[in-house]
Amino acid sequence: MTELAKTYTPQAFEGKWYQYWMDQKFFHAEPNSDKEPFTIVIPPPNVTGVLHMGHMLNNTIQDVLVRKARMEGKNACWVPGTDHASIATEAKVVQMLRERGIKKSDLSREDFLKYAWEWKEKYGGIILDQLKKLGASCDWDRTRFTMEPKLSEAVIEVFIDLYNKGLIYRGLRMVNWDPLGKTALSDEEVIHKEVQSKLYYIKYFMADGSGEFVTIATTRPETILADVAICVNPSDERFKAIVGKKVWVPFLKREIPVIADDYVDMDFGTGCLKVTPAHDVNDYALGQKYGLPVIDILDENGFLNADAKDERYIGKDRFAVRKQIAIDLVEAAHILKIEEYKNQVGTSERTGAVIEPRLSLQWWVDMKKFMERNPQVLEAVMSDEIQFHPAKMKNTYKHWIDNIKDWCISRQLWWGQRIPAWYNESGNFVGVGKTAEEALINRANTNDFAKAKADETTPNTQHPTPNAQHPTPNTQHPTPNAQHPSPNALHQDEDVLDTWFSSWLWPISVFDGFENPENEDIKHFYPTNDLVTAPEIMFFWVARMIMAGYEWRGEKPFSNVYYTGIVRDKQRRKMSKSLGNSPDPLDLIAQFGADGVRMGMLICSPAGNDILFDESQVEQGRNFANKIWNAFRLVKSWEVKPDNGFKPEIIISNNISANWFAGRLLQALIDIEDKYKGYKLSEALMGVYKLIWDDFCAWYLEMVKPVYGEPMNESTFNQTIAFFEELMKLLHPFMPFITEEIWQSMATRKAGSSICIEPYPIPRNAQSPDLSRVFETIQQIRNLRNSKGLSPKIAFEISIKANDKSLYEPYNFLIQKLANISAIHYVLVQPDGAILLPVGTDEVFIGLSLKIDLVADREKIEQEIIYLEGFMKSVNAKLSNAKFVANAKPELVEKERQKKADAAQKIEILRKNI
RNA sequence: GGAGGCAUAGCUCAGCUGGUUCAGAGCAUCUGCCUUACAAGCAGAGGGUCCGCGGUUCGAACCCGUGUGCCUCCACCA
Repeated sequence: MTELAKTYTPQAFEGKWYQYWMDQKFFHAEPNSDKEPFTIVIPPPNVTGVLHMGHMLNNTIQDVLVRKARMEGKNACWVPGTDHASIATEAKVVQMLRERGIKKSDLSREDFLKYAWEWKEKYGGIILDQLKKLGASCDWDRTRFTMEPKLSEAVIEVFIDLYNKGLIYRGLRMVNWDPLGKTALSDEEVIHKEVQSKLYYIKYFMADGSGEFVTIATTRPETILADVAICVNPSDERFKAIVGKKVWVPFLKREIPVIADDYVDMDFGTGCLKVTPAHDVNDYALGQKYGLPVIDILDENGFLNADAKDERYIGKDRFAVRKQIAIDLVEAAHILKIEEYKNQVGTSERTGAVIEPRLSLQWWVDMKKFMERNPQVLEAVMSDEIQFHPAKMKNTYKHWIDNIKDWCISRQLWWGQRIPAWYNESGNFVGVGKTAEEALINRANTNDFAKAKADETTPNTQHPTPNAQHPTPNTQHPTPNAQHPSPNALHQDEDVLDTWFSSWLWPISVFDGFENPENEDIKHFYPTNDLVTAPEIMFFWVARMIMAGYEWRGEKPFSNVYYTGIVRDKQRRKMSKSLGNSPDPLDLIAQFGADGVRMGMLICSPAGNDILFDESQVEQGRNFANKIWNAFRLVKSWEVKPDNGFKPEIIISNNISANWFAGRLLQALIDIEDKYKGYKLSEALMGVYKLIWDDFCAWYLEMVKPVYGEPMNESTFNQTIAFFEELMKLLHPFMPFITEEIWQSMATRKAGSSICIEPYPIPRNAQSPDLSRVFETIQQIRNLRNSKGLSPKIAFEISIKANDKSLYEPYNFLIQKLANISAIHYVLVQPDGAILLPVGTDEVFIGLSLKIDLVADREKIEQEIIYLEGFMKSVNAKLSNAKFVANAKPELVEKERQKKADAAQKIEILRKNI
């Protein structure tokens, strides 16, 4: 037998076994199987991403679920892949180009995309290799990319389909504009942050030259150059006189009207609002309502354009102008005062830039209509057809669905799926189609509804507001050209689609469910089983996948959604690159082993709770691996001989120990399965941890361990190996590497075998002896040794006075072995001068004359008596309460009576002891 | 501004439909041990007004109300 290292060295095994698993194709699944499918699609990480702690947690959980399912004999399929992440990736490419001295604006679309693909080929997919280090059992043959040709085709088809169904429209609307990314964003991509800013009180002088003025409070003085009106509340007495009159915009001397509308809050600021339709969502609504002009003074970069009219500011950044104009206003005596003010500003999720509300023509999905077609999207979640873990997430989901808004899906970027809309030479919309030809044909064939929708709107036509939340639905398409142009004269929309417009198809598109809706893969693997993701993308992704599932498959995309928490550091700060508080996952793996890291991440991360990561947890994981390793070393070291060479007592004793452990194993299996069912993975892992460390190592192995130098009998050895094997299988989903290594070396295995595909342990009947009194006796004796400074090496005799001897006598060998007792006597009265240890309502006597701190002992016992007497009192109170006896369940009353009797007996024992 | 959630040991969390599992676990702490598998270990111990205050009930960590403190999500008050 080869010597095993004293400590477990993960580096020696992890690479080897991962390679083996790959070679043997254990992770690959085909639909031609009688096995029940079990599918997970990975939340595709950004193609340019690098593994961070969040990924580690998320993918460890997925791997646990998949590995367990695989061992349960299911056709387990975990589909990996990456997301093209249009904004994030484009931003990175732009930055890379800038470093090389190339400006994006100097490149053609084609050239830029060439660079982007180059970048993707070079850095894309690093993260997938990193996942392998973690042990992720993905079906790598199925790796997909959201921008690969087939998936892009699906996206385009879906766009066309939605357009034909009348669910997509193009509209001039206020959008969230990211001046850094130079693109529109959906509401979900905007993060509101509280910032400290200033509230400027600015004087607007009456245009009649009277010298009178009104004061307006604003946080954005630069937008006064885009003002088109002043608005007050109609019932505000202070301003009644000026409604209908005109004021001058500071500096510009442009005359603008004073209007009145209920929207204005009389109590806020000065009760007087400046109206800037081009740069504020509410102002835009007001502008629409009162037919005000729109003056847009900002360009796509957030710089002031010529429409600002004031030379001092044109061509300058909005924030620079804000500072400058404030100074200029003060100088011109236009400022009454400036106050510190806290308010919320929207920022871009990707670039961090402050969002600018901007009027622009974008493509939208009509979500209200979409939801009307697919009511199951909400119903399925509320009825637990799709289960959320934790369930409290259902509230958040419902709230979003109930207040759903149209989805802005066009992005002014190049990296992504180009919108399949076509325009004629004068820029007028012609139609939608994969090609110009198709767009023309499609236009002719477009169903009546879509055609009507496309035709009904001409610029500047207003429609009644169907919903107060959508002040400006103003759906419009430029009037299509009456005569059909030739395809050559058409040009395609310059914009691409929102990344999430491809991600929402992921569970379907990875199985080519759009290209070929009846193919074997999708029929077998869809709907998928579990989705593991972060709560912050519930709206971006989870909700929309559910929508897509019902719209195109008529079926839910998954049955369970497990929301992970955010990984934070000990101070509860979110782990992030910028804070530098996130350890490099690969370093951690190198240091503690993948198994240790997996265990460290999972041991304290209940679903939906943030996990406070600390390296000590990973250390705990490593220690656990080491513990298992050493248990294995022990078992391996035994010299095994046939049973007939042993005394029968030894065989009998060992059988008792084995039976006891079998019972513990049974109970643990049931408990652990229960935890899995509730997706309480941390608790399931804890169950395995305690079963292995406490029950198996600390108790069972010590029970059967031969004295040093003695051999082990064969049947017990085999039984122990069988237990060990069960434990390894139980642990395998959590710690795949060490379990494989040990499983492979604990017995001779067939070529091509693996614990990965071994059957997951199922509960088996076991008759387990009740050793609770025996264990308590052992613990009491150990405790005594500890407190009295008695070496464990000194053996002594004990006497037991028990109500029921059968709870002790058959197990004498255990007490002797584990507490180092030389002999056990059963007595009816207390031996003279013996020390008493209470064990339940029984008494254990130690016949040693020891130097004992009598006072301290006595105090302790007296305290215990006081406690028990108090306890008796409360039990008595219960029992003498007629209402309790009448109302409580009879077995409960009986229990109370038993408790009373036990307590009385214990008190008696303790009294005697004093 | 709206909605939701949380508060139990030093830390992270269990605690199902109210009753004994005299409120549990892991980690951390403390005390003894280098006992031939493991010091990344062994044996043991201590540690809690279940956030405050009311109420319902025979009985409350659990149900209701209220206060306080934290967190998350949503949101266009200049």
